[in-house]
Amino acid sequence: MQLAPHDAAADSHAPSRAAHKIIMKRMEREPIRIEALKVACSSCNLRELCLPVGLSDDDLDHLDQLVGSRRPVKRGDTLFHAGDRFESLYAVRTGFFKTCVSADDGRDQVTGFQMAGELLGLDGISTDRHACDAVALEDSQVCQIPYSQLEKLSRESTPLQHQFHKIMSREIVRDHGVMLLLGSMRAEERLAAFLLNLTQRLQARGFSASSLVLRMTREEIGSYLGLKLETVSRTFSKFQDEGLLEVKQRDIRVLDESGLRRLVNGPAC
Amino acid sequence: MQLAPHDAAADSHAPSRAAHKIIMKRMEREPIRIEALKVACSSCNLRELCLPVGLSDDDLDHLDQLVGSRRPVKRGDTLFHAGDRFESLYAVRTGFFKTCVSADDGRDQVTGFQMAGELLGLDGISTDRHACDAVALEDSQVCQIPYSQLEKLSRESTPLQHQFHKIMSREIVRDHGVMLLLGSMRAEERLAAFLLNLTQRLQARGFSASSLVLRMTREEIGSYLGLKLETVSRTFSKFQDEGLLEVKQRDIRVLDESGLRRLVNGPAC
DNA sequence: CGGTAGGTTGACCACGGTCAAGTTGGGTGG
DNA sequence: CCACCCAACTTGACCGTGGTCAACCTACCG
Repeated sequence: MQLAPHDAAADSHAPSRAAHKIIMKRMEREPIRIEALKVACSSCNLRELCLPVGLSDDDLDHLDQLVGSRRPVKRGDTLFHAGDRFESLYAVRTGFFKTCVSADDGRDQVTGFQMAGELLGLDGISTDRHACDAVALEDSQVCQIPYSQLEKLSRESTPLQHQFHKIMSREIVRDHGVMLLLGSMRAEERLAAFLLNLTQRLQARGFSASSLVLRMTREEIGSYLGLKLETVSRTFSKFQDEGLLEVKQRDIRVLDESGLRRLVNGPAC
Repeated sequence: MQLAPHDAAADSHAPSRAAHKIIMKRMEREPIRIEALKVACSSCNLRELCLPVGLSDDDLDHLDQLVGSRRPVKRGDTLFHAGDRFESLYAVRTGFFKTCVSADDGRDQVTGFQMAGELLGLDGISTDRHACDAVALEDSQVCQIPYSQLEKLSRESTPLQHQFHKIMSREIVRDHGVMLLLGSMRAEERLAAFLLNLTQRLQARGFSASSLVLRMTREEIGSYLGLKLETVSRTFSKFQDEGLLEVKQRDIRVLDESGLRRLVNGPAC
């Protein structure tokens, strides 16, 4: 199932930064009452990507009742910090996040980038404390899902339980894919795999498969991919020289998707 | 909580390879009827590490009913392959496993090593197919847990549901730690972190914190750590030269644990 | 219009990969 | 029981990818 390409709520990737800024300015001028931000899961355009997948109308109503109001998170703001008490999961409604863990000595590692319909906070369940930071990379909105209530509801709704388990399992599978990337791919393959993953996810949300705006810095990409920012930058330039991409700072146009794909699936062939 | 150090069932790490062989020979001479292999969760020495954590006696009985008999898996045998239909989770009862994912071009990556009390197969939930191979690194036994029944029971038992979610979440947190390792640590730090993690887990199972037998090859360690086997071997030798370890093939004795710890938490200090 | 964060590019170098030769030790068959 | 075999491991020499350091550029913001 694919979402309508120009749904307003999920459109945050499409407009230029300038347009985006205008929208945000408008929101500041005309503050909306929190209650107005509440959008029912049942009418959410992300319901086919998010927690509600497979739920009956009845269950959906129950889910609606426990999902709190949409909460805005400004670009650069932290949704939760490592060590914070874990109480809720968050579904990204609009915008873009990164999660990162840090070692004792300060080094840190971006563990993922989350876009609309993806869940944040699953790491907190294990110890009742969040194990990573979640930071908004653009002005965003999240739906807060109190965890204890989700557990309760998923005892009553088999499809919800099942979907929730699937989402956790999918995160595990994704992580294993990242390990494969970090453990055995070279710089070019990593960046190609990263771009293909991003475009594929954007496409699933109704956006173009060939043009995207990176919401993260070269350093954040590098951290995620286990590379230094200079290497990321150089590799972008290389891809551009080879005609695979057009790179203008954070605006990327994919010119040769199959070329990227060839890079990932064995540079020997 | 710590398990008794010399419980027979969990003792597979302690005996030398020779002793282990003798035990295995004996098992072959005197085959035990499958039914006899069934060990109730309620009387399992791993119940404080495994799925039963926090369960009431009543819930434990229910869990006992759904957990199938112990199933032996020979060293080198595969418990499940990537692509196999997912039906059950498996709890390692004795022995040692690795899980690995493989890319289209054949490269593969060890994503984890599992010992007694740890769960295998969580990756299968997301797509109803296993996403990795699970291979026994020594003669092992697993408890088979039919997933649909586990879901059912965890709708009826809040503590079971909670514990199951914690286990999945813990796997996610672990994976993020591995990403940190793969993304930002150098060879020595990786190996030191790996050894500390192993000894810590063995210790939680009642074994010595300072001497261990590696059940995996240098190549498997390398795959897990994103290094080549030669680098693993060289780094072991280096640690030995520096007096951190005593290395005799797969027998490792940790001589300076805090030295290892210092390596991991910032080599600068 | 200047300041600053983010991005690009170059020169150099080191960590770890590659290739190759040699060693060790457990398992097998005569 | 010993000899042989092979997989696993070790070590050395060399090399390449990507890290480091530094200078410079670009876009955005106050």
